[in-house]
Amino acid sequence: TVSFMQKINAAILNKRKGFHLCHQVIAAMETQLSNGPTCNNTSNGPSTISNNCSSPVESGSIEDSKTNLIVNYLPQNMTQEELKSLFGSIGEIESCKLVRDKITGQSLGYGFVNYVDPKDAEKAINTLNGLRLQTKTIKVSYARPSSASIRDANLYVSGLPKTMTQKELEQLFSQYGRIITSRILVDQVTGVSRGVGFIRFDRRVEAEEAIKGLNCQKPPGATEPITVKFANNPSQKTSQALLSQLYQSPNRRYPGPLAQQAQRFRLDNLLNMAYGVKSRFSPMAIDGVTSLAGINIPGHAGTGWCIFVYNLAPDADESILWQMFGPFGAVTNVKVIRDFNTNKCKGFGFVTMTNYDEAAVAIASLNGYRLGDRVLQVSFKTNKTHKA
DNA sequence: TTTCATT
Repeated sequence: TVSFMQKINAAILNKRKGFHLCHQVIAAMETQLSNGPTCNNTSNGPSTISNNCSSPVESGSIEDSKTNLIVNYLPQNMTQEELKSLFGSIGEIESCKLVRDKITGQSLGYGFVNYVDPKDAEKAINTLNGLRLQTKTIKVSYARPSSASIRDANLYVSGLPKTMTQKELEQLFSQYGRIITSRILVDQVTGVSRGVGFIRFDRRVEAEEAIKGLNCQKPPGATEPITVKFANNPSQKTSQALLSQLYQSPNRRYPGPLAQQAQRFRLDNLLNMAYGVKSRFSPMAIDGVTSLAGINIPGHAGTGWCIFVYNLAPDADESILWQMFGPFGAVTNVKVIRDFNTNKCKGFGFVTMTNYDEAAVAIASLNGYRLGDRVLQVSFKTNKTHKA
């Protein structure tokens, strides 16, 4: 099934649809804020259910780092700085690395965050695992020690009985080693298994043994044998897609009326020269023109769109701002303003978002939102330094 | 029929 956030992002991209899906954003958010981030994926941390009891290697051994985290399922456009900003809101970070394709430089959708204090690492797992950012639900877990032996341990499994559950799939494969992730692909409409799945083992040798033991074998009770092989590497697909894009006719990349595109392009260039604005524009294009005559653009701070959030509770923290605004689009930074002495929130904070469209939807949706017993006021930050 | 991109 299509998630709420996928619908929302589709709405954001399709400007003709306006803001009528905002209530769905709120509905999705209500669930998240009331339940807190939840994500019960098979973990590579100590909580995995898939350990082989007879395995000589205990999970969560003493040499495992208690400060280094792996973060998976990050939005494609999220930068290392944004990753640092998000996880830095929990505690002091020793180092932070977004993994990128060596050739294209594109994010591979995961990264590592190493905290100074193990308690902050634990807190990050508890508060940020399962956080929704744009169309993604991020996964936060302890990183395994870096090693060549854990690479290329991902298996593609096909021909599975349609009735087989993820748990049964794990049971079948767990005899060969420690499972890091498992998934069964389902039909988007019916939700029925497509008979295809993935198993990521802790180590490549375990994956090799599973291929030897299970490829072309019938699972218990099955009528047909399954196929087990190493999965394709997704980064290869990205490179191929990028290469094929180079050969596409340029005008195929820009749907819609040509005149409209050209006009927007000119406006973008003007704004880019004046303010370093890079993103796609729609309603603000008009304001952008007037701003060239010296009129302030509300909320625009050079690196993104700054949003003012008022009426936060004294115990509000950065994570609540990430949870509220993250689903609407690219958030580069959040800040809760605190009293210097008490360290309590002074009732307001700021959120920076990269794209105007996404910021506008977030504001339209969250202004007037009831958080606990308070009604929030959300707007573009205004420049009040020049008041008479 | 290759995922919600695990060094």
